[in-house]
Amino acid sequence: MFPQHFAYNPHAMFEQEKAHLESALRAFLKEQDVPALADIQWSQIPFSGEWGVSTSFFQAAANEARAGKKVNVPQRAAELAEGAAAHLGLPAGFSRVEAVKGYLNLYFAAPDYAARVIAEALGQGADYGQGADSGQRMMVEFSQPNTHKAFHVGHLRNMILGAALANILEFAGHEIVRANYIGDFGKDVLKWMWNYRERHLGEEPPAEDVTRWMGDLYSEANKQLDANPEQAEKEIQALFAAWEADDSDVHALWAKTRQWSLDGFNQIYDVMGIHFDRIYYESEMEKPSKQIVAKLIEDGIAIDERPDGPVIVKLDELLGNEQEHYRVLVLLRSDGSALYGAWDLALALTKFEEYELDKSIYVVDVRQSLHFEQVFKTLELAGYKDQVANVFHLPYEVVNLPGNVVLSSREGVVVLLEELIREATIRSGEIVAEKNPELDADTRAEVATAVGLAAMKYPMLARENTKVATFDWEAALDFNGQAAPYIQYAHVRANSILRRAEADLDSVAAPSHEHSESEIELIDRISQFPEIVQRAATEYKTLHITNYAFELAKAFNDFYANSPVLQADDAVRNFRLRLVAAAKVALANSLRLLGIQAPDVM
RNA sequence: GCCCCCGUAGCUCAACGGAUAGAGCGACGGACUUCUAAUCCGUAGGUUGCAGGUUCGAGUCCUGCCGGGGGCGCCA
Repeated sequence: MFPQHFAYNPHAMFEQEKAHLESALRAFLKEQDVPALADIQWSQIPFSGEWGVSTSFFQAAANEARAGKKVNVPQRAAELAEGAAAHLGLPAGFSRVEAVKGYLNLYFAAPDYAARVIAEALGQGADYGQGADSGQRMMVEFSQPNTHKAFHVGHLRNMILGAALANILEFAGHEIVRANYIGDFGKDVLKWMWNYRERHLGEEPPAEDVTRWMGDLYSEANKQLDANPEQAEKEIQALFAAWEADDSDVHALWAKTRQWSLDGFNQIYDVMGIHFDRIYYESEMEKPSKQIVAKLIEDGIAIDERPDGPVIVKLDELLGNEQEHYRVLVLLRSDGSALYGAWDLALALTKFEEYELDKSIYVVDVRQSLHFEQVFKTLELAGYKDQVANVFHLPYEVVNLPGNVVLSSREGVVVLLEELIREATIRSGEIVAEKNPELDADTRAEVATAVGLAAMKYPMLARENTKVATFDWEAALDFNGQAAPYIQYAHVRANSILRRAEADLDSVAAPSHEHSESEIELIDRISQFPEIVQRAATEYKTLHITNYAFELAKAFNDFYANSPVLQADDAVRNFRLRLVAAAKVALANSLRLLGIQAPDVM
């Protein structure tokens, strides 16, 4: 059995040698009278084909230069690398050492290393790549749909991103609470109810596409309101008053229509394979938020201008900023009703009270950056410093339509999620039927769903959060190239080999052949997975996993084309079968983190 | 007016401050009697928006411009 640290370290073998190497390097530098380095950085060697690690001597040479010695840094670095290579000789566990342009490259003794990476991946299976328990509890809040509105592709990015991020953080070693915060109340909801009472009373939503119907009525409400604003505003105001007065008819209508939306959301979450541990509702925040605001007024943080004005927090003024930055946060309307800034104060604190969180992450689009800065700063001023130190707004850019057209629930300019899911599934179904006509109808349908959803999800995750995404049908339904089906296909191929081989993967034969370039590349990729998981978790970037999964699939497809498995001699065949199984593990695990299924056939 | 983000190949995007800036799509040319060709191999394509600066070293950090997007008192 391998020592415990083996489970978490992609370069376990290197880890064993690292201490020895570093002290040897330090001794060499000291001998050369070069100022000591704070730490020695190790990195990958580009242009692989051989497998190893690398460190450079630019820093050491630069330190010399800073210390007053007259040196040409690149030249001196090359000199030091040469010297270090000579000094080290050939350390145990390595097959070759070279000095190139200031870099010292150490190549692993491949067979040994390969066998250990594969053994680790196979031994850990679904847990391969998992990080050690951090002891930290984090909440990831995402999705935040609004009832009485459409669910469109703009909401998709948030949903997919949040779900994948939660998976990644969990796998990296944190305890995760998946939270949703549903907008089930506010002026928009009243607007919807007003329109429904005027024009649709007694109607029920259709069995399918519930959120489309809800969205259509919302869009209609806005049009009606614009047509006769004065009259409409008055009536909506009256509706609000009735609500405030606990009018039972109004409350009943709200509860019933709200549920229609919630049912619709759940249908979508089911299809997308997304679940939540805790669902918060805006309607629950009204009362607690007012208590907090009262306290803020009492403490002189908020200013109460009612009834002539709202309740506000003049942040820049409180902070003594000469230049405006935080501006003004409005908490209550002049009629005393709470705005979402007030709700967010309550919600932020509720989360910590309920779960004793070490970290509270908000996956919310970038347009609300100032809002969260205001909310968090207000909490800080109110004395909730511990909580504020651990909240984090993860902003991501919006999804637009081609020509920079903004998706708008209000205008009804949307590409509906239900529609996208349906189109993607139909499209992938056609391709499955064409590529693999032997599949029975049930399997074909399953595969079509798995592939269609995957193709939708991948582009949302494979992009810097800070970059605007443009949705167009052609790109969304293009399953070729760097896309999820490519990765799923690699998984299918691996599975196919293993199915035919019916091999006993436990019998470990000593590798007896010179590894091919494609084998090394594949093993290298497999070994990187745990490291990539940690990086993605630390940086909150799903992008690292999507890129990794694609590179891994590419390495596998290259291996597949160049290295026959089933026809190879026994020893090679046995080694390659284990390698294929290890690759399948890494592919399946990385797809799982992304919320993408890994089918066995397609 | 103030603040934030983006600008890399024709298009969509990558690139812990490090070696020759890489993929996919599109274009062109090859590879299926062989584990599923949803694949693989090759060719073409770049003043990383512009100008300075920091650094041994800048697509990456800093400053200023240009272009695009977004936010900024009673929507969420």
